[in-house]
Amino acid sequence: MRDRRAERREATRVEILEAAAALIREHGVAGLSLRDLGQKVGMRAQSLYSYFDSKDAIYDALFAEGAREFLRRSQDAGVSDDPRADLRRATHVFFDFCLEDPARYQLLIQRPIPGFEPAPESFAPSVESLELIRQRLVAAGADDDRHLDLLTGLITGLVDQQISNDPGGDRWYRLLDEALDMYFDHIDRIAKGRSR
Amino acid sequence: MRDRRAERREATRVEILEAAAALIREHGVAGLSLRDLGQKVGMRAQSLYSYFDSKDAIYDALFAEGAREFLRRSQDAGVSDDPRADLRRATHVFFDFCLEDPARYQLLIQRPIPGFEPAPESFAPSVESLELIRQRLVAAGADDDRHLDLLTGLITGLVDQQISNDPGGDRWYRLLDEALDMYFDHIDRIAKGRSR
DNA sequence: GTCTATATTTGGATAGAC
DNA sequence: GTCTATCCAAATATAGAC
Repeated sequence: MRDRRAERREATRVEILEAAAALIREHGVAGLSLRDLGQKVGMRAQSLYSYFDSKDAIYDALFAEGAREFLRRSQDAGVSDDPRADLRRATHVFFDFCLEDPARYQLLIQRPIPGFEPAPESFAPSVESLELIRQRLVAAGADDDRHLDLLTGLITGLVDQQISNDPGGDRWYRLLDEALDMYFDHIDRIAKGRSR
Repeated sequence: MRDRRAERREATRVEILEAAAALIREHGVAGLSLRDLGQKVGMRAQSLYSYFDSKDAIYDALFAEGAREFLRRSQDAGVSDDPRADLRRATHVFFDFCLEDPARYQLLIQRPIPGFEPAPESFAPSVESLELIRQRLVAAGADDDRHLDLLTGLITGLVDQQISNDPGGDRWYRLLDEALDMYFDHIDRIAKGRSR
């Protein structure tokens, strides 16, 4: 038999998380307050404690949801017989994911909430996503961890500048493909140097 | 005649700003409270209002100080007859400046304080610093604004990853020179393509 | 210029009635 | 599960005495 009570409870949890995400988009990650959140879903702040143990538990649930969503999209990006095209697609997925919700990006990537650390289970999908990138990078001809770090630095730098200095625009977004050309040329040159 | 009273006042202002910087290093930019700050300099929080109009005025003074300090160091880095060496040195100056005080980096570059925007006068040195970089970049053979944006994205990305994911270490710092090699090779290739 | 006193707001969280 | 009532803490800021 269906547990209608549990279904209702889960639906309310989801509703709370969606409202929290909306408030965070509006007021920033650190600007979330339980009072506002309660008001948004039509209950007192105290009643939220029936659904989440604490404010950090809400942040954690949002983090987990975001990390899972990004992993899902990364997996959906798929693998073809052209590793560089795959990698290129993966970076676009990352870029789009970050730009479509800068507040979520802040929570997932920059984590500027004093005292908040995601639980290991919530963090796990992020690790898996990075591992996906690593595998694609190896397939694309770079087996050095330095090159993975260089790539993550390059891409997050463009994302960061885009969000900080041209929100809503594409001043850095449109540099992404050129940056990847630059990056691929570089790892090719390294590989050539080695083989000589 | 010397204005001993004004000197004293200025000395106290400096003392307050130094204490604020120390507290920010300890508790993060958003974690600064006037109570703690007052305690640190031996006065009540309310008395700070004799020196600064508001908390944001303190942030603004810290921002201005940091921006001036970075401009000073950028200018001190000097100009030689080797533009690329100059540019390389300038990026190292930036990297060192950011790493030596990540909280200041947060305040100056990421500005995650809700509601705080630096005054135009405080921001001016930052604009001038970027202009210095632009001139060095032009001298180094890249006259396209896209290339300035690509460079700022690349460098801030490495800084960001270093601070976020390996605080106190050098995992991304040691990629800086390789990243610059990659970047210079790239702008050379573009220039070659143009001249053909 | 610094203090005491206080206003005001806001926040997270708990207890207990219903 | 939701509410009222409440607590407690922390924060920024103002008024006025000294």
